[in-house]
Amino acid sequence: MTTRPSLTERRKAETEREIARHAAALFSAHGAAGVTAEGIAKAAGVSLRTFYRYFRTKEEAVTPLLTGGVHQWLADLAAAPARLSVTEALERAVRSALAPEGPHAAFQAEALESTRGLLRAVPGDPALRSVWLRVHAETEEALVPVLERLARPGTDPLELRMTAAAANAAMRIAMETWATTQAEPGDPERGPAAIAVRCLRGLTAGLRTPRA
Amino acid sequence: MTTRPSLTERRKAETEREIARHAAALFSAHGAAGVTAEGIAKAAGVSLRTFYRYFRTKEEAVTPLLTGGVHQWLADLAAAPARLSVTEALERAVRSALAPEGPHAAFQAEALESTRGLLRAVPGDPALRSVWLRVHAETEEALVPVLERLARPGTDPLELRMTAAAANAAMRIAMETWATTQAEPGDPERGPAAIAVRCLRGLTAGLRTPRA
DNA sequence: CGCCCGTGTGGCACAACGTGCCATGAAGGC
DNA sequence: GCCTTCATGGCACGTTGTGCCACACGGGCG
Repeated sequence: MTTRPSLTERRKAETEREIARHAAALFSAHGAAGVTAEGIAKAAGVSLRTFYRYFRTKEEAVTPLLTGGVHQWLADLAAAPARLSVTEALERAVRSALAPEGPHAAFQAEALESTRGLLRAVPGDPALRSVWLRVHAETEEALVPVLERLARPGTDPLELRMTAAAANAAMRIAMETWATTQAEPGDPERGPAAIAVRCLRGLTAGLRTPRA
Repeated sequence: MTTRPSLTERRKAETEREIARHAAALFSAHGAAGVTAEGIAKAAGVSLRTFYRYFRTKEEAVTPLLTGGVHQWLADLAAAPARLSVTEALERAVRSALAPEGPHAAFQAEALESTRGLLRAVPGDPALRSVWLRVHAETEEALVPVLERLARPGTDPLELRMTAAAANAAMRIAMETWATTQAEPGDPERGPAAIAVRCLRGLTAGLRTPRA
């Protein structure tokens, strides 16, 4: 029922994925500083000029890999029933978007592993860290209208922004720790969804004042 | 009592401030993309080569302006008495570091206004936004050991990281909204300290589940 | 006081980044 | 089969950031 994409558009989407894949592989192997834009272009089979038509900078080339999981999370959250509380809706969206047996398993199996390899290189690479932070800054802005629907009417806009920032940080830190911990594929407690839920709950627990 | 800095070291610190000042003024006026590194160097009275000895990239030149208030906040938080709860210590540190009549008024009057002008340019400038985010990412890391002292022993490291992220986001969003709202110098409710406290309280309020 | 060593600085050359401009060739509509 | 549209490639150019070397100035020592 979706209008079938034109042949040209399919090729464009294909080359974009191709560039992103090779960029992620090269960055993971040699770091962003050790890879030239021309190197990525050559690996992807396009000219240098074409590379810069798809991505504004060479570091931006990996954003499709980085945004994949987060965009799914945003979509699931936007589709949550309005009767849920904010914290409950956040937990459900996290489970739905990151669970390996969830409805979005297609994305998982394909790109999640290369995303993981990329995230392992993020902490030590200033350029990659910059894109990673930019992606989450945009996610934080996109979260505000989504959370507004779930919050009680008339909520202070500043409170809304803070909730968005906190929820976004939970997603970010969960993915970071998931990427940098051992694999253990059989352990569901080490999966991204479980870690994200722990982050969300640690958020409310850490701010509860123990001694009044 | 502190060993007086050598003559050369004072000059180095002076030129660093000089570069940062001119960089902030030029970036605020023309945006980061509209200013060349050579332009900043010329304005500061140094050669282009020397400029890059002080800052790795041209955008980094404004970090001293951006980190000023945040570093004060970290120091005040590290000096908080251990008997305080986390939320209470955060509020006190925010008031102490950002209050216009606080003990750090020297920094306030001097650099706070140029920092404010810089922050107004941050949202629309990708390059400036990138440094702003990097500064707060480093602050978030630095917050973890500081908060560990205030939290109850044996706290989950993940919960600690989440608390650091939330507190850091409060500081960041408070400074952003303070910079982008009207001046109203006589109104204490619009001051950076008051906004930061609202952010911290909005954080706990937004995560409290209203309907159990 | 005069010498010397360490170091901050400037100039130069260079690889890489990112963009504007134009020519080419293939996709899609008539 | 023709023509418009547009993705691509090649080229030139200003800018970024770095390595290398020469110079000058501050600071210590005989």
